[in-house]
Amino acid sequence: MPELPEVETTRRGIEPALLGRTVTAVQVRQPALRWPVTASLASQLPGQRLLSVARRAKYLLLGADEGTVLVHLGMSGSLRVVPHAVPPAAHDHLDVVLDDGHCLRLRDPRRFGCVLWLTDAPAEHPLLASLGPEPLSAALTAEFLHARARGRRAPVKTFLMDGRVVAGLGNIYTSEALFRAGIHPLRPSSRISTGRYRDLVRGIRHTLEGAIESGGTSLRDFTRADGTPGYFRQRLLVYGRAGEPCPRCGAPVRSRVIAQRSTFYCPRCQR
DNA sequence: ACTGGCTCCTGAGGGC
DNA sequence: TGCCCTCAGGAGCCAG
Repeated sequence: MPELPEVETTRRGIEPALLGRTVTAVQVRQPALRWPVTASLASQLPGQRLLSVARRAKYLLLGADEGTVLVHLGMSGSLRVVPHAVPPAAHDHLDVVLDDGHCLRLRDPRRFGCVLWLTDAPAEHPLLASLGPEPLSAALTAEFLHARARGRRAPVKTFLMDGRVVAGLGNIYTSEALFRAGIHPLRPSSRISTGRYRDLVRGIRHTLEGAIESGGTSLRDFTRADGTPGYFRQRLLVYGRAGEPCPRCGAPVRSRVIAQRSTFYCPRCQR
């Protein structure tokens, strides 16, 4: 599932193929994504140049002359640049056709993703307006988290996955970051000191940066029709490892569902 | 202001 | 070998 590192890896992969290109057509084969792909995308985007490829949380923002394409990959989405002549496979829902014979192709079997055409300032769009700071930016500090946690009784796991607190920290990397910081996922967020939040901010950064780094190594596959960047399970310390020994102390890693999400942690190392 | 539950969809994986 | 069933999962949305 595309978490923030995978989205950033995607952004870096598609950016060079898109920048400066003019869109010649948008072909929508399946408009029923999380929200319907509106006809305005196919009617307005062609003829415009692509000027930027940015990311906010797990959203990708393709900046064009007179609007922005907002893309979310949901949990099964992927974007690749392929020659437009390559026939679409199952679940290839949409092509943004470019003037060099390639296209940006969206595949999303579960259709939890979205493709929206925005003509106003993206930052003011409801999906983006109330997002918290980027986890890799300087705006995410221990003091910020400590202040936001004030009065909140929810588990820190739930707190971290609230996009209004931190933008785009998904289920997998939340477990990983809490493990690195030695914080139990069920601990109420208001009962964590600024010092421990400092460990957590460090854990978040190390986890995400490491994942982006390893994602970068498979980047060369991005313009190939069959290129599917692997999933980096071998880099995960606790996620998906219930019953396996904790990499730090050897105690069995435990899993449990917190707020409808499977969560992995070491009951000995995390308090 | 928070919090927890529901929802969309389909592939994967377990059981038999 | 193959079929059927269950369920995970991002995150917006809503009710309490």
